[in-house]
Amino acid sequence: MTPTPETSTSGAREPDASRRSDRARRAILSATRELISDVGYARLSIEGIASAAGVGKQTIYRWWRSKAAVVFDAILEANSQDGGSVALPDTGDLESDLRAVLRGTVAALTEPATDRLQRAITAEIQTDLVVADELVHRLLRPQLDATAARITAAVQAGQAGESVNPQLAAELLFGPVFHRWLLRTGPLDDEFADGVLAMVLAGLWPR
Amino acid sequence: MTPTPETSTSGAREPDASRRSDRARRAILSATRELISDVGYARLSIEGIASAAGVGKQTIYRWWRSKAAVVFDAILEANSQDGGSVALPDTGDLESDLRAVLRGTVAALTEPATDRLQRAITAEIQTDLVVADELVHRLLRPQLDATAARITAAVQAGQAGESVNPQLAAELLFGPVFHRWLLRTGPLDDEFADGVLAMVLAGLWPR
Amino acid sequence: MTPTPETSTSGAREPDASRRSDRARRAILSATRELISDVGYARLSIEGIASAAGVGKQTIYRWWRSKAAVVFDAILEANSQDGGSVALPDTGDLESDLRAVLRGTVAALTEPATDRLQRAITAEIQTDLVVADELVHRLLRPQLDATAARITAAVQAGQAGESVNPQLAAELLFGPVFHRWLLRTGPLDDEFADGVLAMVLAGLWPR
Amino acid sequence: MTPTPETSTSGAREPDASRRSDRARRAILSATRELISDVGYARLSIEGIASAAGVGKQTIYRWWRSKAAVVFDAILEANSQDGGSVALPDTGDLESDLRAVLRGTVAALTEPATDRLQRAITAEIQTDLVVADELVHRLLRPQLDATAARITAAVQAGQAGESVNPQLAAELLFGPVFHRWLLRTGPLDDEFADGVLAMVLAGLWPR
DNA sequence: CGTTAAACGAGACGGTACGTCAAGTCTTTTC
DNA sequence: GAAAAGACTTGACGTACCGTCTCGTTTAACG
Repeated sequence: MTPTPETSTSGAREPDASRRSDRARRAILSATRELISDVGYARLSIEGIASAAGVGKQTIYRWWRSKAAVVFDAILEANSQDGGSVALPDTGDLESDLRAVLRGTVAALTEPATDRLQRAITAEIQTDLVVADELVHRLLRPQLDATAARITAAVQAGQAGESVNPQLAAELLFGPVFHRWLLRTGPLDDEFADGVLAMVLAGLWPR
Repeated sequence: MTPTPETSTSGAREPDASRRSDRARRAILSATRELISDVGYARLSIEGIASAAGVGKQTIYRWWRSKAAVVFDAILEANSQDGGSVALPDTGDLESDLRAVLRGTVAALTEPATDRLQRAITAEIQTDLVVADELVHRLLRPQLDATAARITAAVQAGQAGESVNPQLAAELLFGPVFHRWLLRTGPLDDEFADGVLAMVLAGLWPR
Repeated sequence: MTPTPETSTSGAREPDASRRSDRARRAILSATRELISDVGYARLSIEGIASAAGVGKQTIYRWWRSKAAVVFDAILEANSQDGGSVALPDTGDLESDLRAVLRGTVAALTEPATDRLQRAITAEIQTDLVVADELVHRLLRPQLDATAARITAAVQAGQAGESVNPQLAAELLFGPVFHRWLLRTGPLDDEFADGVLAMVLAGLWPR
Repeated sequence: MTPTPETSTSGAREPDASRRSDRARRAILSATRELISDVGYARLSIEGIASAAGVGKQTIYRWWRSKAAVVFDAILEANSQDGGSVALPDTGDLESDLRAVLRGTVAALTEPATDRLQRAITAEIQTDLVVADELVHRLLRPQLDATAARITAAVQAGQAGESVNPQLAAELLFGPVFHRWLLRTGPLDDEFADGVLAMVLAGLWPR
């Protein structure tokens, strides 16, 4: 999100990142998180962030392209505080490993603060393709890839059919959870996660 | 969406639906569809709709609670023009029936106009729970239910395991497609749809 | 204000006065008086009058050209309830007769309800020349003429110089009172009225 | 009209006058004058002023409380361009000095542009007491005081009776002129002004 | 005295303007 | 030279009324 000189292709002058005030950066991101929890994303405004962070509006516009970009960085920072690693454990038991990730995802999405942030960013990337791309590459793909990697390991261990497409399987796991969460078509709980997992695992041994 | 007097429980005065101008209603919905295609949802404004439809703003506010509600009705009307039925065909061949729906969904989401409308409404229901509810009950649930019904029929015909949860299976079909479409994690095409279908069908016969 | 068929020169259909609902007319005028006292003229609306009077908007528009016209009729009706006569008494003592009128005017303008109505109509006739004309001929001129007539009588009785212009004298009496009232340049009380009167009377005997 | 920080007693944030754009201020006031002449006060709108002045509405609302306040400042500025001084000349001849002011007033009120502006502000101060006060203290009182001062000088020069109330006399001069102008009860011309003056002068020597 | 046309209440309609909020840009002052 | 402060233009918000236009429903003159 933070523009780095080497990737800049526009003619516009880039701010000098070395002079950037870390105090301001942190104040902005944490004010953003706080405000999103308080008033929700729809009523979140750049002006509100600036005044809550004790920062000039220009300072925000100088370093981020859009409200979505700020929110995205706010999320990223929150995630990386939790560790930030995406690698799945490999206990040797595929089912329990996958159950852990899936239940973890359900837990995260169920937690109000995360719920709000994720919904906010999900809504926003419908409009802002730059942030959308960032999100996919920095958060979604790594997660899917990690899951696919675990499944690949299982295939190699002979715990799944060789014709299985691990990437596809990963999407079959997360897709339904995401669908139910975002569209609220039903209760999102461990039972549902386990149901999805069971059915996907059944599909890993093709007839 | 359209308020019906008999269901009104609030103290607020409801407009008299019997006096409603159909000319205005149609102009608003079709202007909405047009504008969303032209400028996208983010830059869609009530004011814009009103002026494009040759209608007073109040006429929109009189009949819809929010921009999202207008867009939702615009979608509904567009859908119902296409037939509006959600029942799946039952040719006896579960796989080809499901393939038809899934490929149809992919085709619809791939078509630019539908894509925009659906993204718009998806983003908006993150904020507007009333419309969210409406959407679930009027569009999503029926579609999932129809698919589940087809699967139930297959179970009864002995084409799938008896322990299968048809609702869950339906979500396993649509979830990944929706996930890939909304988050753009990969190409959305028939090949993907077929891959999802194959894996889900494999899961319909539990080990 | 009320259109009479014989003066109608326009091609537009005139409403049939003989069918006019007196109930509605009275409700409108009294609602108007009430509302003007409550919310003032600026926030008085035709819609407000209609709903307070339990009357359709069209019924107002059918019989009056403008908000000002309604207010004017409301004032007229209020005035005529008080007697409506404008003739001054002639006790033979010019000074005390004039003092009575002038103090009466001060008293009326000081009374809150009258104050509001008069200010309202005064403000409105700056814009609405038709009502302005009506006001002058139905209220102001009669009052000035009556006063001038009393002064003329005094001249004939040898109580004032023959070269005196009675009309002008009348305006010298009311002008300053009106000026002070409307512009609030100072306290409006009997002392002021008496001061004006004294100076004007002094002028009635030219040097 | 222009808020000065040191007089601010309200809790509301005052804009920082030192940052005020003079360009915008002038554009607003001159657009206001132009529009009032063109379309009259009744059809003058803040929105119209803003667009004619090439200014955001907010910039008007930031510096003025109401349409009347803008109009008032527009008048003030126009007046001060003409010199702005209110002191009367003292040629030693009271009658000719007063005739000059009174005829000047008549001339101003007869001039269409001034007529409109004055009627506008007169109508508006019936509603807006803050502007009313401002008008009285900044325009009306100074004018009356200046006239009264000239009369006081005449008294001291032995040209008028000692018991004369100069303030009252000033109101006797302007009151009738204002009355006739505002209510249009008769022609407003030099003849009328001279008549008023003659009668008032006659009253300056009490019987 | 029943018919019937008009006035009536209600209120939806296309509009204009309101006063507010926030967006993103620009300028000035401070650190 | 970045940052704070905040005024600027722009544009949309949701609301209030305008004056016009149907709707059914009284109601009162006349045939």
